[in-house]
Order: sequence, then C-alpha cells, then structure tokens
Amino acid sequence: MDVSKDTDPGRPIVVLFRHDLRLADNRALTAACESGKPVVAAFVRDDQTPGARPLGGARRWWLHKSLESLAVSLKRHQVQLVLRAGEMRRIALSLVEETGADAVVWNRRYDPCGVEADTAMKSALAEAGIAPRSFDGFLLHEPWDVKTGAGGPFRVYSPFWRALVAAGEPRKPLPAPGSIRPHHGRVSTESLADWNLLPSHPDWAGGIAEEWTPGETGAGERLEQFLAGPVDGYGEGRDVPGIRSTSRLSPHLAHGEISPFQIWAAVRAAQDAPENDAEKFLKELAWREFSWHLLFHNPHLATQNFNERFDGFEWKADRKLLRAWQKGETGYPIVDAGMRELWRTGWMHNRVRMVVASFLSKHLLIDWREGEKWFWDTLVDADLGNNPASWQWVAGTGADAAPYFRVFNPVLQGEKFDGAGDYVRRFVPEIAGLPDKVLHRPWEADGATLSRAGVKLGETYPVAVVDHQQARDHALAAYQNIRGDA
DNA sequence: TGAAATGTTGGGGCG
DNA sequence: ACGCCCCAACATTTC
Repeated sequence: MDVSKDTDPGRPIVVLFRHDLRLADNRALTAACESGKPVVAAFVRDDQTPGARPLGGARRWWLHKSLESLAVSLKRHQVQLVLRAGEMRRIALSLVEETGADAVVWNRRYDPCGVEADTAMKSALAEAGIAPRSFDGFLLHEPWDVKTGAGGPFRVYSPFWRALVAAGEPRKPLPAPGSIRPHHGRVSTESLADWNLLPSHPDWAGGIAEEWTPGETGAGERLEQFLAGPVDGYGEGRDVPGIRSTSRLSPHLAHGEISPFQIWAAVRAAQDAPENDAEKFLKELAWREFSWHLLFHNPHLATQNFNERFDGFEWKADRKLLRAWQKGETGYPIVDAGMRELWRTGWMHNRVRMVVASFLSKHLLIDWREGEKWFWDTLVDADLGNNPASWQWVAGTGADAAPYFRVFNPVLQGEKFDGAGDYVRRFVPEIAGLPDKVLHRPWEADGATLSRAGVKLGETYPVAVVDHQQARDHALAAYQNIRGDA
C-alpha cells in the first residue's frame, strides 16, 4: 500500500483516472494522498488506440459532463485535472517526464484491451525506475480470485453468487481524501471542448440531459433516492417499467462515479432483514460482477459466441427490420416504447431490455452483435462486460444463457408488466388513446376504438413487422438445429 | 429473470 | 339424487 517507499517525498505522484471518476473510495487517489507527495491528477483516454473500442455517442456525452464534474471537485483542492488522449504507456511516461514524478498510481481495469495497455504501462514505468502501483475499485472481487472447485472461472451464475457470499463481505469503502496536496506548476492539458464529446448537428442529448446528472454528486444522490424508497419492494417493483423502481445507478457505475463497494455497503446498512428486497438488488450487482468476470476470462465476449455451437447459426441480415427495431417502429408497443426510451433518455428499463433483445434475436433472427452495437452507441451505461454478456444471455449464445426455446411474447410481457400502460403511453404517444385492453395489441382493436383513439394502423402507428406466432415458430425451428445434446 | 400446449381437478348447471 | 358436460383454475410438460 505504501507508495512512498523508495520515492522522494518532494517529487510528485501521478494519479491516473480512467473508469473511476470520483474522489471517494478511490484507492489510487487515497494512496497518493497518504504518500504526502504532490499530486498530479490526469484523466487518460485510450479508447481510440488500435484494438480498443471507441466510446459510443451516449457515453461520450456522459464522459464530457462527468469530467467537468470531476475537474470541479479537484479544483476545490487546488488540483488541476489534466486531460490526455492516446496510448496509456506513452502518456504515463510523458507525464512522469514533464512533472518530475517518481510514482504513478491507478485503479485497475478489466477489459482485455485495458489490461494489456496497463500491463505494458506497468513494465515501462518499472523499467524507467518509476514506482507503479495499481488498486481495486471497479469490481468487488478480482476475476482471478473467484474460482470454481475445479479452479476455473464460473460459467453459471448461481454458484458464482454462492462463491461471492462464501468469500465474505467486500471491504468497506474509503471516504474522499480530506485534503490533496497539489502539484505546483502547470501541466499542459488537452481541451475538453476539442475532444468533441458533445453531439452537435443535431444535438440529440436534450432528453438525456433532462434525465441524468453525471458526476460523483449525482451518483450519490441516486443511491440515496433508491435507498429512501424503491429498494423496498424492489423484488417486484424492478419489473415495472412505468414506475421508477430501479436504482438507475448503471451509468454512474460504468463511469466509476460510484464504486460497487460504496453501493454494497450502503445497501447492507439499509437492509433490515436477510433475504429481502435489498438482497435481490445485491444479486443484480453480482450479475454485473459475473459479466465482467466473464469478459476478463473471455476476451472476445463482445465479438464471438460464448457458446461456439452458434457459430454456424444463420442470422438474418435484414437492414429494414433492424432499422425498424432501432427506431422503435416494430408495431409492438412494448418493444417500441423501450427502443424510444433508449433513444430519448440514453437508458432502458431492464425488463424491457430483455424484451427488445429477445425480439431482435428471436422474432427477427438478427445477430445479437447488431443489437449489442446499437446499445453500445445509444446507452449511457454501455460497458464491455455487461452489454455483450447480457446480449449473449438473451440470444441464448451466452454463459448460463436463456434456453433457446424461451421466446418472450411482447404482448404478454407488456400486459403483465405495463398493464396500466403508463410506460407505453409515455414513449409511444400516438397510441396513448387506446384503452388498456388493446394497448399492447392494437391490431385487435375494432375500427371504432381505433378511430376514437386517433390511430390508423399503417399510417399513424406501424402494422406489426412480424406475426408473433409465425416468428416464434421460425425461431424455435432455427434454434432447434443447434440444440446442445451432442 | 417464458409461453403455449396438454393434463388434472372440482364446482356448478342441467337433464 | 345422479351422471354428464362444461370450463375455469391450477399443474405439468414441452418447446
């Protein structure tokens, strides 16, 4: 832990920020403060280096806002946030040279590309005689520490969860440092504006800005709001997209504005009984953990079927249907509501994510990678662990995946979880006038009902792009071929 | 973290 | 009173 060993207390220490845009429970930052050395704080962006995956549009918007927020927090300590883009190793060496630092610290990353870049950075720094040191903070458990009895990584969630429980409670989160000793002397920084993270022509982020407050403070407020209400009844409430019954912490977690340790501890502190709704929420946090461990052990999770049996599967390459799905014009109200919520707010309720993902991969038989790419670009919470793992889970190609025959019926899902129609009416206003009875199946409404609601199928709202029964039969037939009994 | 088809049961209407 | 049928409600199986 002690980074001041073998270093000169007068020389600065560089703290690299990446997916940890916070001051509290930031072990790298705290270690830097405890060293007593002057701190150089730098956000380094390497998502545009070869091999990495560039951030999607929605996350670029969020990153811009979050960096502004982090810069303000650091400024209260008279610390400048230096911005740099490029290769991690090169930037670290350069910062060392520019500032005279003799130590560099960071919190670990777990995506294959990040791991590789950070490993290269570590040896380059060591070679240059600089003390490198990395910390946990993004995951509750290091992926190499959680193993099955046979010593391999888990491929099934339930035993994974049991292993987490058996491993004991995660460490307590750290408070934000009381003070940070600033490095004096200006360090050159790139300009946030020049990074062009915000959309223009057109500015589509208006709806997103209305919904979210990026930054550490916003993250903490979300957590408090969740614990003050929705966590009670979460077990059932989480499935109802029309009410604010989920935590909505995902984008904050993705950017590291809050750590899973902070969330875990706060939920535990608010938990008044074992095995209750709070526990259900912690299990969702464990799904995030599971997905990231999967990615760590399967570097190609985002591009290749986890289950290789699907490698020969003939997905349909239908641009028109894909486009209808993306725009929320499939003619199935719950699907369209979800896709429009995504487009408007940069986020989608989890229950609806499952429905729209099932619709793309099973009703439309379109490759899950198309859906994953679309989510990557439009979700403010898209990350390399959860997004591919969850898509593969729904498509049936993934670890502990939904069985091939599980095809969500968009009508029944809509009626079951949005029976009062709040969600569909909010995001698909052109059919808001339909009565509950036919809201999720407009094609069954009679002429009088349709005209009273001002709906003309095929004109004001699409005719369903596929017939459910037929699509289901096709999906079952196609998936049958790769059924795993050999 | 399904849905649909098929099977079973039991109450009530009715001859 | 009794058997028969219908059918909703629930359970099981199959996709």
